[in-house]
Amino acid sequence: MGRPADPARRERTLARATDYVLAHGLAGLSLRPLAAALDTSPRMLLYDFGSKQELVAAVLAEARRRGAVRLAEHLPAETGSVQERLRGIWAWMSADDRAPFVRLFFEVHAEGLVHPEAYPDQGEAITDWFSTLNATFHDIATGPDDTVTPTLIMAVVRGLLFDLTTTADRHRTDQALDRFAELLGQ
Amino acid sequence: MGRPADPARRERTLARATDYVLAHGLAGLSLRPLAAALDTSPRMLLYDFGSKQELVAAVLAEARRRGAVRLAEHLPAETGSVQERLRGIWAWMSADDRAPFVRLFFEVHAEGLVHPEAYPDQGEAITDWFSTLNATFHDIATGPDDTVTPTLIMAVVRGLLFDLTTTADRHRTDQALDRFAELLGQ
DNA sequence: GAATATATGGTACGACTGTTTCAACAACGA
DNA sequence: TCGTTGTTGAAACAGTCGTACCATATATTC
Repeated sequence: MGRPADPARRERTLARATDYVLAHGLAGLSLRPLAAALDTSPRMLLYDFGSKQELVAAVLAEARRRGAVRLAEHLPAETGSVQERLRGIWAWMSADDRAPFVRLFFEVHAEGLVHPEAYPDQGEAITDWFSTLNATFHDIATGPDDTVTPTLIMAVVRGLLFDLTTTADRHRTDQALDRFAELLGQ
Repeated sequence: MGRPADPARRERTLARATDYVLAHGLAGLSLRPLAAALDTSPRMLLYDFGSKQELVAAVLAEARRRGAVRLAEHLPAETGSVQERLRGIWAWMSADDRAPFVRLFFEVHAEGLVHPEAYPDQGEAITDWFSTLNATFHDIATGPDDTVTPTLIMAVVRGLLFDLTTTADRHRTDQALDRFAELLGQ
């Protein structure tokens, strides 16, 4: 008996908190401004999530979930030559509307370098790509368990994303990816 | 007249503060713990540097200076095939004793993504490599002003550094660089 | 109505932050 | 010794932080 619980509230808050973090970043995140932007209170944030740490963990999980959904919507459509597939992945990952995800991704990585113990499953963000990329580029992989090809491809993509987010030089980074695509397609 | 100034004190403090930041990172930097570790006081840090922001700027400049010195000591010795030169650069940048620099580098990049206005000259950290790398890899560059080849090479290095600092998988990242070196050397 | 469980608002605590203020001390030239 | 300039300590200021505490409001069953 008693008043029924409202789990939807936590979900709504989580969704809006994820929007907020994607827009404002992780580093300076603070409960009071966050609560104000979400039309709630620090009191309720802690009531729903227990602590700031757990809230951040929930937000990062939600952000990963959203990214995975977008990836699933995109990657299966990839066909054509190695160059076309590679350009497709780059176009998708470097698209302007993915910039908040990319920024959060780099932010979490940097934070994990300083506090490795707080982000124990960060290696998965790297290795999760192996199977997907191996399927997409099976024709140039050395075998079904090839990890080197996906490692190199993602290194190029991440390295160029690093460059692009710093210099905003779209033309030069696009050209560099084309050069790599040529090399990879023999 | 009066007591003579002691500019050496600021230099000593700057050197030790740079050590501290390289060891502990930029994100959680705070004057009181820093001062305690440096056997000085927040009062003196502000006396010497004016504000925390200026202190951080001085520390980052000093860290860049140290990195440039090490680079100058290393790169001129690069000869041999494209593969050998590329492996040399990778070996140098991914060496364990450079990890603090790499970490700080990623940290500053992430911070710059959230507060672009506070790090106005960050693009130079990317473009500064062009002339040096063009000299080192002149035989595969498309011309004296080729920016695409250095962009791709540094993207691979940074992307693999990203991977290596996250997964600590030295073998796989080394192999990926070798694969790239093969592709680049025809 | 009472009882009960969830949901909130308000407030304050203790610990931190960068910075300022005030006072004192130290080393020099005159 | 005195004035002057550089150096330094102690303390306080004004703010923010995550969080805990206490009361109250709300929605439900009995």
